[in-house]
Amino acid sequence: MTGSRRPLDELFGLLADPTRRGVLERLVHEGPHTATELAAGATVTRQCIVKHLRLLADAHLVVPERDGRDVRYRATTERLADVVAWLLDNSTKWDRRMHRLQENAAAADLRR
Amino acid sequence: MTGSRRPLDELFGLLADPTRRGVLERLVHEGPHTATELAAGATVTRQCIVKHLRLLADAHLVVPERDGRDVRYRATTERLADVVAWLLDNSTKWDRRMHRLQENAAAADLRR
DNA sequence: CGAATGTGCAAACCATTGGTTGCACATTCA
DNA sequence: TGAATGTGCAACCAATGGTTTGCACATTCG
Repeated sequence: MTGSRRPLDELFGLLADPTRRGVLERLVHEGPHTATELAAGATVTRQCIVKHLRLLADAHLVVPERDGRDVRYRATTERLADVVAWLLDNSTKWDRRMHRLQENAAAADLRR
Repeated sequence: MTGSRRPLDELFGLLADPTRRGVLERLVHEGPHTATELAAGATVTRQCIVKHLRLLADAHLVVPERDGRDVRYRATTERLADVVAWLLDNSTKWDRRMHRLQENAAAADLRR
């Protein structure tokens, strides 16, 4: 219907996990970090973090950047636009607040 | 950090499944439907649809309404605002398009 | 009433995945 | 060079979750 929905599966799925969202949040708000740095502040293993980072990287939600012996991950948010698009697309008519968001998003898109 | 994130887990998780998103989309765009009606158009069993509907109902993304012998489900989108909020919150600074959305959302929130 | 249609409940199956541990390989630096 | 620190890979475990099947209960309608 709305075309390929696989990407949305992937994105929503990735964002569903708290650990992963946590990692993303840290990268977004604190800037690039290495896996071990992230693991230090977290309750889970470095390996776990690494796995998540790989998943996020596969989905282009983060991008790994080698720097000498360590790899620093940087957050990218372009992909999130698709998610927002779906949400706005499916929230017209029934909720006033979302409707407002929808209108403003459309407006923003126009003057793009 | 950003407070309770459990609700977000739930919402993102629910939206991650294509069948579930499909159901939601149909309810949103075609209006209320009964489980069997939804199952008719879908590739999956009625029972499966029912389970998904129950999950969606638990999260208040749909609301069941009894009508004689059948139960009609109606989509509600209030909860989706939280999801959008998180997305906007975590997409500033790096992506211009998202930044625009963020500004407009804030504006909408003000004149609320 | 009896047939048809629709909802409700439960067990079972299988794939996915978040998480772990253990170890090998690379790079820095005293 | 050798110790320390960091990344990479693989196997494994436990839990969750999407889906099916089967059947019982409720309601409509001829």
